[in-house]
Amino acid sequence: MGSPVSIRDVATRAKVSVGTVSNVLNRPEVVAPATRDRVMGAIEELGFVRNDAARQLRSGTPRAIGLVVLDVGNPFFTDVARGVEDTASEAGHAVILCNSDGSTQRESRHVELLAEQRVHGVLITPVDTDLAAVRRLRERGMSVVLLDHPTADPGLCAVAVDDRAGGEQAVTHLLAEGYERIVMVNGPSHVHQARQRHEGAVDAVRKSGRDAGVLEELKVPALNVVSGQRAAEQLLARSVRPDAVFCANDLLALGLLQVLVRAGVRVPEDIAIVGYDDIDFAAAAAVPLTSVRQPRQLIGRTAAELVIAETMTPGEHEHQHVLFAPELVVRESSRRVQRNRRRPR
Amino acid sequence: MGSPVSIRDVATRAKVSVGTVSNVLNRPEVVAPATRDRVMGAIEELGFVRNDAARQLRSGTPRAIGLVVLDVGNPFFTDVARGVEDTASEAGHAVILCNSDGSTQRESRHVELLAEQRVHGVLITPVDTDLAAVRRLRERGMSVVLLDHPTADPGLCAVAVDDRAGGEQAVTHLLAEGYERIVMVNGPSHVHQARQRHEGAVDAVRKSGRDAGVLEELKVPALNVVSGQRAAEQLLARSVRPDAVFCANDLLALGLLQVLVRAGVRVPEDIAIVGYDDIDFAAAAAVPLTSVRQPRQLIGRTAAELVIAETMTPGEHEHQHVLFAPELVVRESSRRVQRNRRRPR
DNA sequence: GATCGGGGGTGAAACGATTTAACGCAGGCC
DNA sequence: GGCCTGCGTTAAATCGTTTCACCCCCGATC
Repeated sequence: MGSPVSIRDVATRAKVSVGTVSNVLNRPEVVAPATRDRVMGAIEELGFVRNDAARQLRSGTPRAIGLVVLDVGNPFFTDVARGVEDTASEAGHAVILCNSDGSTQRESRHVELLAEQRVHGVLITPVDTDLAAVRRLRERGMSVVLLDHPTADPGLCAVAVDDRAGGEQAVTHLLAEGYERIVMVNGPSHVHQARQRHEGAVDAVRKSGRDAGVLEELKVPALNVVSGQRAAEQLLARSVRPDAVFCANDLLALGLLQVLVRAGVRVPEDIAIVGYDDIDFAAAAAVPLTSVRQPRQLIGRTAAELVIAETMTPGEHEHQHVLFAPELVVRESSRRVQRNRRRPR
Repeated sequence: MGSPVSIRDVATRAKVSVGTVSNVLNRPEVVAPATRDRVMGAIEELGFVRNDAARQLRSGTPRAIGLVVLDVGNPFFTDVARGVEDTASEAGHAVILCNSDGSTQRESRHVELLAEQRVHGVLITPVDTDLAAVRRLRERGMSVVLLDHPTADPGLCAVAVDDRAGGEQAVTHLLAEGYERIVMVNGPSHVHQARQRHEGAVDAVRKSGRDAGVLEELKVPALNVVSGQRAAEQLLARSVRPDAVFCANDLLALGLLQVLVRAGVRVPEDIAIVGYDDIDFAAAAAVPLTSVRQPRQLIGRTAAELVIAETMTPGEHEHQHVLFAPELVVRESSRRVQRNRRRPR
């Protein structure tokens, strides 16, 4: 039933030694065409499939890489995963997907599993900034690429996007459009992306020469739709509402947008909105959302390439910290439109 | 440094034989507490990690399952994947994620890879209805569970949702709410889900005793947001517009909703909308979307359980075809409301 | 004509775990 | 005392590849 046909069976069938079969598989050029064909024929007839476990055991070179993400449900990570999967599969590698769901416990279980699988390397968005999991991986001798997480550690690669620049772009844009009472709806500050984006926003205000008071930070517990909705309710309850809101990610922005629109607030006439991530749904919102785009798939591809390269040339590999630039995509949710007949400015 | 510490190193360190170390690892109860502690200590000190390749080679039982999906970007599959990952990781299995992206070529490459990895089993949403890839897998002796794909083949497990019932629920609901010019925006008929959902819709009309003319099918090339937007434009151009639209999935519905809302059409007063899948964004839309919910995560969990069970008890396993019932989630986009309801604009 | 060289193969030794038969030993039974 | 039993441990076989040292044969070279 199983696949009980081994390289040895192929060998006897083709009347050659196992070594020759192995050569046909791995270095076809060294074996005479006639025997090569004979072996290939035998492989075909017997339906032989290499056993990767045995291969890996002997050769020591694994053919899989691990990917540990914070939340498979988040379109951001999904797109990153797609990029990883693409290049890995081009290189003939399998991708082992792990979802830490923000839990260090799950994360460490997954890391353990990956270590046992002796994967080529691990791409990980760590749950904690202390990088305990990452350290464990490196102790076990596997190369690690940090995804979307900053580090000063020169001992590992990292691929991220300049969140500070993104925050700055977003707020600079809002200021340029003439908005002057900006609220940034932000995640908890232990999330480094949230911190960075806020710092960028503050930078933008400073560079514009305005008073720091034009920007206010409203913290919410999580970067999801529900938090966005809650934030909107809070803002609606205020006597003085902001004229623009910058959300730390698109999920927040979508939640916010929904509640505002349903409360009769006009976007962007009454309140402008800018999101972050530019997930596909941002463009499909009731009011197409201005957002800061991150090259998600590229992040994944780059990270996969790095980890594959590192294990191809061990020793001489130079760890890199790649930082992509975000790009502001302006859509209707933040365009200054005529309030009455003329542009207020 | 690699992880050059093997079970043998542990053995010498703990002054026992390798067999004993193996016993500590796999059947701790048969070894005397004293030696057990000694061995555990050695493992700890040396930082030993089992080599799964060697394990699998000898024992023949792999610790990974394969998951082949049509599109990692689609929230539907993402949620299924989460379910799979959850139960797999509980059972100590790794999940190898493969994205066929609707291409048979990619699919077969992935299948080949999974075969070489000797995975426990494969959960797959096949690209083609001819199931060539599936056949190849089974020839290689691995168990297969079809995800969201119907089959009469008693030789394999399948987990799906009753699409016909879902289509029927959606349209029955619309009819009950009093809508009488319904358009179903549907995908190409070679997509079996599209076909089934439409059949269900037709059933609903028939059972209600109405004229078949109350339901019209409008086909679009793909089940995505852009197609939904196109469909909306077509409907807007008509002299006689429908009073309700049933979309074959939520992506279509979101695209449609966006264009309608922006054209000043009131939802549901002028046109009601029902989607399918109940992805998280459905509830967060400008007008919360009525949708047919599929137990996505449960699908994943169930499929993973089946494939694990099958390889636990080979031979006596009974292949199952699990069919879940969808559930209509009614939200504002399809509720019959008084026309004079306050609607700020 | 002996030597060299090299293409084409062979065969056995790893790789690192699991598994199993065998073994030593202590105690209990006859 | 001989014998069986059970327990804890050991040593060796095994899984399917890859790799590497070596062999054989034949034509070219000096």
